[in-house]
Amino acid sequence: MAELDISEQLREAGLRVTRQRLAVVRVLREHPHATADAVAERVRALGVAISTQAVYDVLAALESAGLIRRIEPAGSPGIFEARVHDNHHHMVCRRCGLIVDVSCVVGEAACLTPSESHGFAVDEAEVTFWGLCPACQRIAASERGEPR
Amino acid sequence: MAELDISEQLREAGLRVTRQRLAVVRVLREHPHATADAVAERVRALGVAISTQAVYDVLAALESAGLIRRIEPAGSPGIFEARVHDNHHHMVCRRCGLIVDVSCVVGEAACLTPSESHGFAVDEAEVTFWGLCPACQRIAASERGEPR
DNA sequence: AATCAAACTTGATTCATTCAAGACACGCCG
DNA sequence: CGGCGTGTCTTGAATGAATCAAGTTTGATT
Repeated sequence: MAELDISEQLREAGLRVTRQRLAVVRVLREHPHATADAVAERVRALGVAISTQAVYDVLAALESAGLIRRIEPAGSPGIFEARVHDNHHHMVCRRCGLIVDVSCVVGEAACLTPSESHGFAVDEAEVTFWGLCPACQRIAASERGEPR
Repeated sequence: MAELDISEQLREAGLRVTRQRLAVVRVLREHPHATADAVAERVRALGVAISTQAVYDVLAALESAGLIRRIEPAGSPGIFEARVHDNHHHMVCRRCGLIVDVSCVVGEAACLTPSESHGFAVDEAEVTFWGLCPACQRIAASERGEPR
């Protein structure tokens, strides 16, 4: 059912339905933030053969069809997610790289408006919050105060 | 004078003053958004010999001393800037990669506050505006409507 | 069932960055 | 003011992510 759903979405986007594409979308729905490499591994774990190149091709096709989104926090390889068209943002842990979604920031509309536009036609405002996840906060704390 | 200034800043940060470091800082003050590669070229154009590795070493040292900042818009290599400690944001052209600074977004304080924190200790909110610069808007327009 | 472009495979290549080991030089101390 | 030691730089090789290129397979249309 979810699978039929995916086939339809692919066709509606003018994309052929292939085993590889079905598997990639499936993987991304189950694992909300995956690198190209992680996608490849998980697709293969589902029993679907796929080349590295095809992973990139499929991800690019899905992205330009608007079925997935690519983000790329500084210092990280590209990361793909199936949650799309809701302009959510991300919080990234500086230590372990964990990424979690943030529905939206407080003053949402304001964030789409730079104070000076310099003539740019802005179509997206991307917000990334940097910090430490709960687990890494504990590790950092014990590396400072508690180790005695 | 600007040079003396730089030497002092390096020493205050506990860094030795070398020709390479002086030149890198100088280049970054003159060219506000440069890749490691561009920095290397311009340092050499000043008549200062520097290896690729040293460029990365120097940039990393300056960054952790807080004298420069590294940003990395998705799809772009790392970019370094000397404007620091004023938490400004960036506007990036999707076509040509041009980056311009944006002093701050409208509802500034709000942008440091994700709606759900998930236990994260957030220390920075990074905002990137994506769009088309004036020149690329013109090109895009002529690629659509006007070319007949 | 035949067709053909779209999608995939294999294999090589690029670019940015990092690792490793040794040579050099900044700045301190005598 | 010259030697010393560590921090900095050089050379050379290696990595990881992504892309390019050319040929083969396959989905969907007729």
